[in-house]
Amino acid sequence: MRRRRGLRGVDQPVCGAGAGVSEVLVASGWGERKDEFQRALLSWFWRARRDLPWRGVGDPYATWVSEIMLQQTQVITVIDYFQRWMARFPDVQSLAAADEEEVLEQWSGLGYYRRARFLHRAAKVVVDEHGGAIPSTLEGLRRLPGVGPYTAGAIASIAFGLPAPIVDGNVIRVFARLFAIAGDPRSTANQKIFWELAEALVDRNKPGDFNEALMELGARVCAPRSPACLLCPVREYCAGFASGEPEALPEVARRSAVKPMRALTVVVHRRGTSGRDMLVGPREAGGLLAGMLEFPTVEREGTRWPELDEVASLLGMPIVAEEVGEVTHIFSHRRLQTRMYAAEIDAPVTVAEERWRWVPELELGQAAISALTRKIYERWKTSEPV
DNA sequence: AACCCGGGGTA
DNA sequence: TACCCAGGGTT
Repeated sequence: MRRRRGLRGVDQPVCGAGAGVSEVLVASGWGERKDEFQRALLSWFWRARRDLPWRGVGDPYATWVSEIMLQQTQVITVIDYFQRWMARFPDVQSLAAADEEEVLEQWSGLGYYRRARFLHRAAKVVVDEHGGAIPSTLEGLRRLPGVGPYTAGAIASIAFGLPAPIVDGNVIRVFARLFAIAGDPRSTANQKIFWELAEALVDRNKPGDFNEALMELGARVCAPRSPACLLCPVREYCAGFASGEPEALPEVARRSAVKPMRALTVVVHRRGTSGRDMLVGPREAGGLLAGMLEFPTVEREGTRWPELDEVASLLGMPIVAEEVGEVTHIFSHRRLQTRMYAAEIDAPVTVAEERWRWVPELELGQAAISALTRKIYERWKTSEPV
């Protein structure tokens, strides 16, 4: 391991496996400074916070929706989705009453579609078993599908004013720097420390604001790279700032650069003369992008594209199609290489498999499709003769 | 407690 | 390409 000058937590970790949070706070000289820290952070937050559409709404449902959308997804991406969602499903009853496909339509493009299904299922639970009232305790929230330790704490503190701790990626980074917490932040021992710190530090009077402030600080000041320490309201408490190398923490493990390849052959069918219909169907349950609508596709692991006649037999009909290009789509854990064909179908046509159906091209943008299918569609469109 | 899962955006 | 993103579920 590379050594870093002056960073206690790295060469001789103050914190790490075995140390409890009280030792951490005492070793950092924090015992009596907690109140000052809270005030400094909160007054910064009240001055500098962003005006986000889910803030200050005073509706636990809105808080819940925003927290689910924000899981592993950046604020800037969520804003528009949140507003459209709240317009279409303004309360838990309307969400519970919706079809899953409508729910996925609203989620289309956000990714991690399992979140939408959990949220939908949980809405039914809230309506059926809680009379439409979102649970107001940590334990009650935790029982809802899709609500883990972070989300339960966020809803409890933000929507219900309970002094619940939260730990997300931002909090991990902020705490790792504030207290010079060395080692893999995901390790069990360090996770325990992060949660205990969050519990110990959360402002009992303004828990929601405090938690949001911690995350806002992580997102806008205590950034992963090039943290803006000179703008930081709590830099005088920060071991990372004192060390001169705040970026050295947290110690993130490098992920493998090798992404498994998957080869897809997709045939974009358009049905013809009266209106323009596109043939789509849901992806198989359980796999990648499960249930999301796609164009007829055959895919497999590796780099060899399935042949066109495999797609033809999948559809149970002969395909006359011309190749129109390739699309590469990269997930964080996988690479998809797509070879694309275009087929014009003269009605009437019978599609053997029931899972395929025609949808008007104009409705495709609103359908429950993934960003991958959206990308394929866009590429297909630009290859069309006008 | 370890492990798996998984979409998208960006520097 | 690497890394990050207001994580959760399963075993």
